[in-house]
This record gives sequence, C-alpha cells and structure tokens, in this order.
Amino acid sequence: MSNEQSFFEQVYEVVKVIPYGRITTYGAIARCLGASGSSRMVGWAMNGSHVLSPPIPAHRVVNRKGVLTGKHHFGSPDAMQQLLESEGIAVKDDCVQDFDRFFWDPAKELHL
DNA sequence: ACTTTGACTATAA
DNA sequence: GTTATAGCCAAAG
Repeated sequence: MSNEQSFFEQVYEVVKVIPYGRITTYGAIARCLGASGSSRMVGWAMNGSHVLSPPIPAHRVVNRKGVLTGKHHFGSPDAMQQLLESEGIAVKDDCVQDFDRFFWDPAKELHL
C-alpha cells in the first residue's frame, strides 16, 4: 500500500479529524505535517476540498487571528460563519470570538 | 522546465 | 492603528 499522500491529502486528513465545535489554524496544520511555514499550502489544499467526497469541514479552519479569511470560498460568503455559529462558536465581524478557547492544535491532539 | 499563485504569517514603515 | 512588503513552499498553469 502506498502511503505517499500528497501534501494536500495530509491536510485533508488533519482537517477531517477536527472535533465538532473546534477550530484550528493553517499554520498549526502545516506545522503538524512537519511543513511549518507552508501555511499557504494548507489554505490552497482547501481550495480543492469541495471536490472531495465527502467534503472536509473547512469552516473549522481559520487564520492565525481567528478571522474567516476563506469564507468567500464557500458557497455563500456567510456560509462559513453560519456553520461555525451552528457548532457553538461565536463569530463577530468575520472574527472568531474566544478563538483561543476553541483552538484545537492537531500537533498536540493528534498522535503523529 | 519556468512562472504565477495563493483561504498565511511576521515584520517594517 | 493601518497598510506594505517580504518570506515561505508546494501545486497548477
């Protein structure tokens, strides 16, 4: 079996394991994959997340400031915020409130 | 094989 | 406090 998953697939795996009501950052995911600094690649990987089956909870991934930077990539610009609020995460002005409280670090929770 | 990009992050002005 | 720029790296064109 080939475990040669591309960087994108590795990102998908991490995002898929994000627990309900939790969020993480692009840098944290990249860092968890040993590619700290490739935070942009994480976001770009999400660019193809909508073609996955099933799609990954990209709405749980925000930038380092807790800002919904990629909300425009969803079906609707408010879809991301609606999803986060639906999970109990307060979002105000495209920014996650208590971001540090909902932050989920894959490098710590994940046993890689 | 080269250029451009991109849902980031950090620092400088 | 806000805006600009640089550094970063892998995939798509």
